[in-house]
Amino acid sequence: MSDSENQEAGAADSPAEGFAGILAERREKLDRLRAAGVDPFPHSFPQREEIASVLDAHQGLEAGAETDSVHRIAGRIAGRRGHGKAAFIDLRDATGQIQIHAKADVLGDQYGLLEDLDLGDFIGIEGRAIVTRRGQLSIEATTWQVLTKALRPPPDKFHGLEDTETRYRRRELDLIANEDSREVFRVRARTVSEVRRWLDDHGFFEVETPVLQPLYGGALARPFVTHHNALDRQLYLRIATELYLKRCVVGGIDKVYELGKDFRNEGISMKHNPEFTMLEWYEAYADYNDTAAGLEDLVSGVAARVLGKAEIERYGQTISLAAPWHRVTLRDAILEHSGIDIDELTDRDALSNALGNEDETAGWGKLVDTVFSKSVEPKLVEPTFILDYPEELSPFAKQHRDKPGKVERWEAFIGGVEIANSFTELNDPDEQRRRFEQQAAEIDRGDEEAQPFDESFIEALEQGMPPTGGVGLGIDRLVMMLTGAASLREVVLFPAMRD
RNA sequence: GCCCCCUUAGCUCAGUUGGUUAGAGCUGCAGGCUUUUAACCUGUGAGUCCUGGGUUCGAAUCCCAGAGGGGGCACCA
Repeated sequence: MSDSENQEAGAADSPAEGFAGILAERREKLDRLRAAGVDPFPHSFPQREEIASVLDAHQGLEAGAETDSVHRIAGRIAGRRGHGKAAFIDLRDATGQIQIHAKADVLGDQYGLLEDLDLGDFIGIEGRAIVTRRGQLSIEATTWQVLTKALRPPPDKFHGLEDTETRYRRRELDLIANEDSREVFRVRARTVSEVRRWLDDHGFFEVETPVLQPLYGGALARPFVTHHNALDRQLYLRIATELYLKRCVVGGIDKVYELGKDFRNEGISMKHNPEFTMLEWYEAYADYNDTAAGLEDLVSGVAARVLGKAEIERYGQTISLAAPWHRVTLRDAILEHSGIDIDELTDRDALSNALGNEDETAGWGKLVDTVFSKSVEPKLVEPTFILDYPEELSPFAKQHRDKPGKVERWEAFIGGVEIANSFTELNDPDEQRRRFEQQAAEIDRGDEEAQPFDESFIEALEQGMPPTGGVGLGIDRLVMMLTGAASLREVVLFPAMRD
């Protein structure tokens, strides 16, 4: 990846070769601009119009039409076609792309400036809107200026940038070269914005809780560990916002949410990045039935606003996101897809035998989770809530009101991917203490993902938390669904990579 | 952590059974062209064939090891 730029002082007659030569050419043009009194990095370009608004203003004009409408626009040179004493330039800003027609007889002395421009440079231009005889809306430049000289070349103008590694490591090149990629991140931005709008419209209160935590909690995962020098103590990057948000509910913030990064020290895959964006919201006086209705409404509503319709395409099929989604209990889902009844096989060894499992350390809950992940999850393409999980996998969920050993919890799946998780929250402090003790036993048995005991959280529950429903929604995964992306890396600007 | 696949010019890609000096298009450079849009035409430059070993008279090509990337397994949201 290292392009060492070897400059030979004053060696104008022995040009550098290869990529170094390309860089040297650009620097020579930079020098020529400066020698001609041009500032290649001016401070601003005021009163410019966005290209999209120029395009909108002149839709439907006939080929050959001319207007008196003068526009001032700026952008990056995306393409260039020279014709001797005239040239066409494709200029692009964040809103769109438009053609510039530059003619020597109109620009006069300024026409020569074209010589020192390259693909990738930023320029500002002013001129009137015309339509070429091929019907292409264009700006006939009357004046222009360099706004930034690009010292490195852009990727291939036609093929774009295909190399996956470069696309992720140098996302700026991907964004320059690939419209599809730009669109993915526009959808992501709109999604986040519409999710916030939904929460705000429903009266939720946005908060920010600590990322650096003395004790991690709220999920079963391995944390990143760091150190605070002044306090000389170990801190963890949060794996969830759950426990702090519940303390907000205890404090009287009945409807609360946080949208931000969580960090989990686990493997990287098409569905996992070590840092990822999570939304958690909590609503007092609600249970997991209410939160399920909330998620259906949020996801279908956000999709309708972002995509214009509450449906997505995936695996060659159209998937409706409209409510109501399928609702199946975990037990029924596993029974249907694997023939195993977890309500019958309540003994760890019996279930292990039925599954042909060889992992001696896996407990009953773990086995249930494994068979579910393998035989059920990939089949949950249409939006589906899986309901009522075993207690041992859910240390913060309240016992089911009429199913012993189960908790009131659902996970929501779309396209075979889990996008959200929710419980009727456990608010009995003594029961919470018992669950922590259960988790402590798991830690002693060597489970690195078990939940550490959090005394201050117990104290908060002792203060009294009203009945509450809570949801965690994976924003990256939601964006995957809305964009059709096959991999999480396609919707994360700078995914985790090796050094 | 384990298994499989990939890595050739700045970009996108060819490269035959192991055979001379590794090619094309775009980009770059020089020139031509006042309505093109992957503009076109002429000329031209550009390589650590991922890295390090090995086999061979000879390696981009075969073998071994490593790196990076992709996919799968395992784990997780």
